[in-house]
Amino acid sequence: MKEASPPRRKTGRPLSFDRDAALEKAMLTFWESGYETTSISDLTTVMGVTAPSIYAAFGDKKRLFLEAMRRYAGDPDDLEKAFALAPTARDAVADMLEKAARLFTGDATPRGCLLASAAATGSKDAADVREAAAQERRVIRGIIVRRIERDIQAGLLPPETTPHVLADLALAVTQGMSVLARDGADRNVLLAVARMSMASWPGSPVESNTF
Amino acid sequence: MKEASPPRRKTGRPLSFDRDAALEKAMLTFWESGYETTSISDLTTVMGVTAPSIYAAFGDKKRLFLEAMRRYAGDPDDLEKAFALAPTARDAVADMLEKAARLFTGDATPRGCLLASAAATGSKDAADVREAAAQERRVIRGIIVRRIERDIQAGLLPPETTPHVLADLALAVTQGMSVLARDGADRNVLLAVARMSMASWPGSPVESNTF
DNA sequence: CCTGTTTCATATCGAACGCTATGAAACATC
DNA sequence: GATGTTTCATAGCGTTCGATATGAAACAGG
Repeated sequence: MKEASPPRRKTGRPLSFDRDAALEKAMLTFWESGYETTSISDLTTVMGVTAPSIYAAFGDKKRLFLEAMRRYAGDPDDLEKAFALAPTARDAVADMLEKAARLFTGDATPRGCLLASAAATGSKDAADVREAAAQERRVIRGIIVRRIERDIQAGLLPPETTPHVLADLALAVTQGMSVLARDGADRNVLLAVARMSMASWPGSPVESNTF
Repeated sequence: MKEASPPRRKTGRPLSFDRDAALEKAMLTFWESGYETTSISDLTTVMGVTAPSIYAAFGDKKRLFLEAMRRYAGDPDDLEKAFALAPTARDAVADMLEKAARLFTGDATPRGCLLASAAATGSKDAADVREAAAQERRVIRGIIVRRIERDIQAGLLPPETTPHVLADLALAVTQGMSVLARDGADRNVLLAVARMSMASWPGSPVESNTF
């Protein structure tokens, strides 16, 4: 069983394209144009690979998208670690929002969030794709909630803090920033929105709170 | 020129379907399934009208969607009036967010926001449809900004208040709540998120601000 | 009733969709 | 160099897409 991990090809004609690079191109196209509204023809163009080769390498359009989406979202363990290493839950979320604001307005990538826009709606046939995107969000939400609970336990946040609401707010602001980015809002706008939304956290210095 | 307003038909076979009811059905379908991912075939089914009749009554798919979107968004003047009549900008926005939270989780309508999800992405061919949705958001944003500026002038909000940021945050939370709603979040979750997001406004009673 | 006008149901149109059958081409192994 | 395996490029599968041509049907006015 020790040779199971590397599925090495020993025989046959070698692949003529970089699978990873092709997946990256597909991911960017889904990001820009959405799942159902990106055609196989679009993908063959940007990936530089013919349709039969795409199907041989990735299965079908649905599996290609799911793989592209996982590539976009990254490893949840990395986010979990980043949240664990942050000084506080608040720092972790603030950092997440700032990174999202920058990602959604990057010059080298489509605007907005792939998770938010690529499968926002669609036919019944694509319901499982939307569910997969929802699941990605649930994972992120869980990471945020647990980190907040940890800070409550540690006395860094007041006991009456509601982890779910703060996590859902962070998620809503993130996905909402995606819409703003796609509408053309520039990076500073998103950064300001992200920062402003953190003022909802308990213990925030609301400058004019005494007004 | 006084007979120009009612484009009354005097002759010809009368329409065999209720144009307004058919438009309502189309709106609900676009709301549920999106612009490009709703087919004419889907529309003929839910509207109970054959394709040629749809084209005769609404033009083409794009114009039908735009008309459905305007029906969904409502008259901007109504929102403007509601904002003008509200005691404060804060009350107006809080009310808008609460109404959105309820609308996005209504039992008789699809979940989420038509503006947020029906044209989140798509082909280049539908770029003008996305732009039309963006324009609707810009109008709402303008109404919010002006109402906030009025409160600043009146001394109800501190001079250092940034109207754009608060308006963009309200917009982001609204569109973000749409994603949460489509993911299955129930109404109380959205209401809590809406309320929590208002804590970013200056002068908010952050209960644990002194913690 | 006849004429003019508009909408009706039926039957498609060409194009694009996701996907695949087919046989030649490019490798490792023997 | 012959064989086995895998990928290659070409061509096209059946279906669905948005949109329409066509002629009968249903009304108003004369």
